[in-house]
Amino acid sequence: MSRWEPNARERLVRAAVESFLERGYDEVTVAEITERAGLTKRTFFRHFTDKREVLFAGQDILSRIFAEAIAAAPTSATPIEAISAALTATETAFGPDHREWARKVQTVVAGHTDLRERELLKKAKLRAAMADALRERGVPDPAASLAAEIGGLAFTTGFARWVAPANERDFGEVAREALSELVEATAKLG
Amino acid sequence: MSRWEPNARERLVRAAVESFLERGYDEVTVAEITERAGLTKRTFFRHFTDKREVLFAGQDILSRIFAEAIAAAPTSATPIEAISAALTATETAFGPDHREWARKVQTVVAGHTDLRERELLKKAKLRAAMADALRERGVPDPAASLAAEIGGLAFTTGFARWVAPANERDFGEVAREALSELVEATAKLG
DNA sequence: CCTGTGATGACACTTGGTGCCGTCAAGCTA
DNA sequence: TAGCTTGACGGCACCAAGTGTCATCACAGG
Repeated sequence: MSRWEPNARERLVRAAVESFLERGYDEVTVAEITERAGLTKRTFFRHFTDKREVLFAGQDILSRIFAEAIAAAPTSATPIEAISAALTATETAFGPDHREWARKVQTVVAGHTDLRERELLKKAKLRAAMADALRERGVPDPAASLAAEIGGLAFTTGFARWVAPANERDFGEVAREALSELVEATAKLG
Repeated sequence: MSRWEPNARERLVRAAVESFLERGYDEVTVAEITERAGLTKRTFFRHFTDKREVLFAGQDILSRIFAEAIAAAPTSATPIEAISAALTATETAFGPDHREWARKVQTVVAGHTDLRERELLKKAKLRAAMADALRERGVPDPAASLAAEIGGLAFTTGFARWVAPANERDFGEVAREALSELVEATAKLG
């Protein structure tokens, strides 16, 4: 038998989100989270650099998925088509079974400026990864940055629709929908 | 004669930036900043909610300038034209005499993730203000969000060029230049 | 059986940030 | 002149985030 219960990281995440939902983000101390998870404060900060970071665990792999999907798109694909393919590729991370959990996390994040700030950092990394991947395909600036910005907006909009209370549609579907709406809107700007 | 030296807030900002440049952001404590400014820690947190916030003092009025300039644009102006006018309107806040100071601040901010995170929050507020002002003009979503996103990118690019070491051109000029480059790039995305 | 390794506990410590109260110049009013 | 209020700051105690450091002990490999 193991000296400690397994899945310490996952236990911390669950304990944190449940505590945050019950009593609010800044009413919960790290010590209380770790107590709930049967661990200590020091262990929490071995798994997460921050108190906030516990709510964004695994978010970093999204950048990798996006970058790989953009790189894997056919050479003939336009920047927008490459981004559309990348949005499709993230369906693995946004399966229907994850939606309820995503709603919980989103509820906590939406309620606190500190957390929305961290969310912005994650999205900025996502956009940077997309822009890098596009430049790797030979898309010049500022087109690469612009496409990444539009992709980020499509991602954000799609995610919002995906976690919306009544929604049952897949993430890829609503995200691609948001993307094509944005592409159409580019005609009405000038 | 006054009981205390005037301009406490400004003294704090100057003391902070100079200290950060000399020894790095996280090697400097708030107590050291306030000591340098001849004040106390408590007073620092009366003027700034955060240690980071001291580097972004006055940034919030930018949102107001943008919103007012967009609202003041002629009814016939397209979203992009309204944003171009807003970029021009910020020249007051980005005069040539502020450039050297902006370079110092930018040097500090660029070197620390915590500070770039706060910068992202400020830019997000800017984009939100722009999108709101555009919607107020009757621009529907997602065109308003998209235009705000492009405006934010133009602002960021323009600012980067404005503070670039060799640059001597005005902020409005380089920002409008960045904006028109982005508008041209929209044609190459589809 | 021995030894290294990796994950955790335990504890002290620094620092950001807040609550609360005291102090005193300036300004207003009578 | 006297009295009162207001605003800005000092001082102090306190909490919680985050870090450095060492000890502990199951487990894997030889």
